[in-house]
This record gives sequence, C-alpha cells and structure tokens, in this order.
Amino acid sequence: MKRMSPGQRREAIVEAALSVAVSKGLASTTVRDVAAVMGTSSGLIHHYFDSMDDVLAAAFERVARQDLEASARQMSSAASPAAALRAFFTSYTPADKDWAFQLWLDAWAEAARRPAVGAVSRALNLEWQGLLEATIRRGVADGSFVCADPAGAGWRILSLLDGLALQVVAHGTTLSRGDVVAWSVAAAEAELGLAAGALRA
Amino acid sequence: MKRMSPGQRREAIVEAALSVAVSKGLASTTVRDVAAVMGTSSGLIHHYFDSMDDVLAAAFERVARQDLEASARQMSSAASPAAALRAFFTSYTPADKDWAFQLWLDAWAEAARRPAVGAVSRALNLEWQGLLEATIRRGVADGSFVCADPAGAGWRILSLLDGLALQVVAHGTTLSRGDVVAWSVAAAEAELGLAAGALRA
DNA sequence: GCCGCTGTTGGACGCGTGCGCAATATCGTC
DNA sequence: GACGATATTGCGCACGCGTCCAACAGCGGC
Repeated sequence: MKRMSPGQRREAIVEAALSVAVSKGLASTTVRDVAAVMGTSSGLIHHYFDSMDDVLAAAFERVARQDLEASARQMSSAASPAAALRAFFTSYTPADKDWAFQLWLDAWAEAARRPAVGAVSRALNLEWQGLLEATIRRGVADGSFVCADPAGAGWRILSLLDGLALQVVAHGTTLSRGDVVAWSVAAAEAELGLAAGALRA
Repeated sequence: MKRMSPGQRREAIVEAALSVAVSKGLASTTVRDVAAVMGTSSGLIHHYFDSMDDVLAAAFERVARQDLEASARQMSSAASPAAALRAFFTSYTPADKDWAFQLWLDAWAEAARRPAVGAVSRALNLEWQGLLEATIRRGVADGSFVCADPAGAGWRILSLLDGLALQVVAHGTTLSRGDVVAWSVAAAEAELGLAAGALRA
C-alpha cells in the first residue's frame, strides 16, 4: 500500500482497529483483521505498536475520548451548571451509539487482563466522573445546587447511568431507553436538591 | 478417565469450565482447557454440549444462580422487608467475590456475541430485579416502604450497585468498597421513603 | 461369561493467533 | 539521477482454536 508518514499510518491503524472492534468486539479484534481493513500486511502493525494490547487501547481511547471531549465541550458552553448537566445527559445517551457503549462493556471486561486497555478505561472513567464533579461544584458555588459530596454524587450519577445503559445494550429490551435517561436525570435532581423536572431536557 | 453417569459428567464439565473461566475469563475459556482440568479428552465435552457457547452459559449460570438463590434464601427468611433488603446488600457485595463479578462483566460483554451466554445473563438480571421488586412491594403493602414504582426502583437500586461495583472490580481502586455499599443503601432508603440509616447493616 | 450400549479416547481437519525478521519498495535529499 | 533512510512486504514460526468422528473400553442386563 501507499507509503505514509508515521503519524498518518498510526492514525490509520487506530482507525482500522476501531472499525474492526466495533463489528467484532474489542476482544476478538486481531492483527490480521486490522491489516486487512487497511489493505496492508500484518507486519506493519507491529512496526508501530509493541503489542495488540496497545492497538486495542489506542482504538478504544479514540472513540471514548472523542465522546468525552464532545460532551465536555457542550457542557462548558452551557449557560449554567444545570444547563451543563442537561447537555451531559443528552450527549451521554444517544440511541445511535450503542456500539460505543458495547465497546465500554468490552473494555471493562478486558481491563483485568489487558493492562493497556485497563489503564485507558480507568483513566477515562475518572475523567467522566471529574467532569460531573466539577460541574456540581460550580453549581454548589453559585447556589443553584445543594450537595454535600460532589465527588460521590459524580460517581453515583455516572454509575447509575452506566448500570442502566448496560441493561439496554447487553440485554436488548429489559429496559426502555427512555427510562434510562429519565431515571438518571431524576436521580441527579435528587442528589443536587433540585425540583423534579429541573434537569429534564 | 473414570466412566461417569451423564448427570455427574455434565456437572463435572460445568464445574471444570467454571474454574477455568474464573482464572482466564469467560471469553478465553477453551474446550481444551476444560478437558485438561478434568483430566479427560476434549472430545468428551462435545459429547455433552453442542457448542462452547452452551458450556460457558452453563458455567456462568451455575455461579450466578447459586449467588441469586443464596440471596433469595436469606432475604425470604428475613423478618421484615427492610431486613430482607439489608440481607440483600450484605449478600450482594462480599469482598471475596470479585471473581464472580468479573464473570458478570465478561457475560455482559459477551452477551451480544454468544447467544446462550446472553440469554442466561439477561434472565438472571431479570430475576435479581424481580427479587428486589417483590421485596419492595411487600414493604409497600405492609406500610413500611413508600414507593410509587417498585419495578423501576428495583432496576435503579440494582443498576446503581452494578455500576459502582463495576468500577471497583474493573479498575481497582477508583472507588472504595465501602462507598459502593453505603451509597447503594442510601439510594435505596431514599427510593423507599425511609430515614437515613434505616437499611444500614 | 458374554454382549450390547454408551461413555470416552485421541487425533485429524482447517483455520486463526500474535509476533518477528530479512528483503523490498518508495520516499525526500543532495 | 543516484543515494540513504525507512515504510512496507511476505512469509515463517510456534502455537491455539472449535469441531468432528472412527475406534476403544468398561459397565449393566441377560
């Protein structure tokens, strides 16, 4: 295949790995699959990455970080902490993004056995919680929220959302998509001393 | 190896598969691994199971159903709905059972790609929710709980617990084990109109 | 004590796996 | 237009995979 600059090629590998991971799952994405998508040899991948673990970690980080940053951007341009939270819920649960959440399921399961994937997954979860915590602190500071434990509240809101979304993505229709958002929003309102409906989109 | 009755052998296969799954993960448990643990040939496994998917599903169901039934038993022998919930929280989060929860992570991730595993995981999650819902309904009926939506409350309590436990098991120390239980208990108290501390063990 | 049933063997089959390395092709530079 | 650097190839290595099946062995019933 065409010769590329190291930067471009690395990017191409990550992108190809991602497309395979989305359709076959993180765990069963192979060097040969990735090479086939790029139309190159498999040896090339090892020229840029030490191991498959690193490739998978980079691929997962790419989607996950993109989503995180998209949410962070929308939240930071919101007029108030409450508006930022509304933006958070909207951007965290798009119906057409189940494949991205399935990648999270894969990453959580693999975290124990693939060090690089585990490190990325852990770091990104911490950043999501940090995003919520910072927003809550801002709301407490300007008097719009009442919350004694912003850090814990961040974890609770994020984890409830993850736990509910997990049911939708892994098991299909045990829960409705609408319930997931509505229940998480309601939990957030309760956490922050807001009136019911205050965070509804 | 010694000849066994079909029932015994099936049981032995499931048990062996489980021991492998615990140490290597559900997804990378292989026919040969299982046979090696039993000290038999690998062909034997296909004499009893149509596919590896079925073996893994049976192995996962074994632990998961055992835990479910242990909890159900303790909850049903509790003196009151509140005591039943206390029993639930105690039995759901034993510190020495991370390996069982890791199996849940594996199952959720594999659910999309291994039909038999997916079916078991879905069914068992529904049963856990059902257990909580039934307990809540009992509490509402005898006046000890106030809850307008027992089914939803069951899902929310279960999912918060799963989402928080996930962080502990997949990522090590992002959260403390104590927080997971304490926060879930507090959420349940709020759901059911109880005073803070009413469900604490 | 023999026989038939069936639990069990052990390996063949066709693939797929991550990884590594010598050889080659293609680039930017002079 | 030649040269050196390096991106890329193509394949080998040593395994591991699920599945299948003809042959064997040990048990219960006669």
